[in-house]
Amino acid sequence: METKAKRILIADDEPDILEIISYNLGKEGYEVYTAKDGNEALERAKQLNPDLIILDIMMPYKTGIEVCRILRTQPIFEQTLIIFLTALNDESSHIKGFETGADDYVTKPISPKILISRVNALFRRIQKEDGKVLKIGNIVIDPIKYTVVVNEIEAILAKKEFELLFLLASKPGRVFLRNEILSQVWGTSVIVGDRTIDVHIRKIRQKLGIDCITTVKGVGYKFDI
Amino acid sequence: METKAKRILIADDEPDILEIISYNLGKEGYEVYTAKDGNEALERAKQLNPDLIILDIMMPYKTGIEVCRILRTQPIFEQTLIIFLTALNDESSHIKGFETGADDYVTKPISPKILISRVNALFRRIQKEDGKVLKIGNIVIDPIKYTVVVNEIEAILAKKEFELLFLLASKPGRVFLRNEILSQVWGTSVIVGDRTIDVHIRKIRQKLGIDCITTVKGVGYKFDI
DNA sequence: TTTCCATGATAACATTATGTTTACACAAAT
DNA sequence: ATTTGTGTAAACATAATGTTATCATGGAAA
Repeated sequence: METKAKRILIADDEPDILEIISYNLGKEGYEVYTAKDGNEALERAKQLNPDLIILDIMMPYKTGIEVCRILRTQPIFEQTLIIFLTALNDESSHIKGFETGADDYVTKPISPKILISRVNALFRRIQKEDGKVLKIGNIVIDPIKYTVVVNEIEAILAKKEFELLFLLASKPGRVFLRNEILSQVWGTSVIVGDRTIDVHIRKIRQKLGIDCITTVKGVGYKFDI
Repeated sequence: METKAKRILIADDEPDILEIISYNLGKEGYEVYTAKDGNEALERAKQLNPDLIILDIMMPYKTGIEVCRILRTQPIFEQTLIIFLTALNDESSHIKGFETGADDYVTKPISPKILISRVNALFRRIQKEDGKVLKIGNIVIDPIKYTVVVNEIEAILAKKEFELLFLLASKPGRVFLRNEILSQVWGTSVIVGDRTIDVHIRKIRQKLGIDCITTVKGVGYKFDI
């Protein structure tokens, strides 16, 4: 369960800024790509499908706000993080930016330290699902130690069982379709029989001893207290 | 489709700022509460369990950063949104803030417009998931959790029942012809008898316990409170 | 009032989805 | 090399759901 390096696309028409930001974010372990205007930003975004896009607002061909608006209409970019770079005191831009669906903005002149903090903070929020211990009711699921504790008693789950439980528990109450479960736990390229999920569910229920997984017939399974 | 008002706690030692922010966020439809120092912020946070906490960094007794750090150690506040208010150009505070787990910060002097934008942006990000929940009167229909809650009591519907109810409830008051219902819920290729819809309607009425589906004789059914 | 018709109600029936068990291949641990 | 644990498949059992047939009911039109 390792985290892949996050991919960041930066679009700005000033080569200096591109270089400074690239350098600093690269040093932080991010995979950094650049674009020098609005059109290129769109192109590269589609190619790369980055985790975060940093857009200067004032760019040739298309402004950052236009780029953002176009991206947000596409489902693939609905969740993509977007940060705007904007001149200080340009309040109307800030507001337009947020309305367009930006996640944050950073004012120029840019301080690398602040930018990095912001970027990290955004990712931290998104990533909360990975890497963090889940506590639901009297169940504690620790994806790092790979343990499940129910009422102070540790249950030992096999890998697939754990992954399945973790998936369900990551969004308690939410129903996961069998397809979703397959693609998240087994991956898209693997083909397994229909009963496989059930069998794992059964084993989890058995090992945990309590009934925390609800069947929604014809739909899927959900984790519930 | 009303969402419950989000609860915001603001902590700052300057009464003027409290008032300005309270007024503006209140106007936006948020439920606003205030605290005038770090200790009070902690107390009120525990009482209120707000959706968002806005913390001034410089406060008597405990700084915003300390408050944030304390809150973040508690599971209940793990997901709570936190915004820091900070003096302009105090870079080190920004950084500490994000490291402590802040979700955003806003620099003083505060522009109400910007603050509101930020607040809205944060909530937008969080809410993306519950966006599809239908709330009509005292009925909550959640297609993600696949639950129907009537007067705080959960009714368990089967798949077809749920889909049928969801269809009707998606446009309360509008009459759906039997044909429409068939094609939306059963699909165009399936052929079922005439009584099938009635039977499902009946089951829904029975399970929900209240009469929220009206028959329009000779036409179809509609969802009504 | 009577007739007609759409729908309500019920139970029997058909169909699926899931639960359960066993067996087996394979990997990991001893 | 042997044992143990894990993941998958197959076969079957069970329970939940969906559908139909049938009859009852109640309101509107004649």
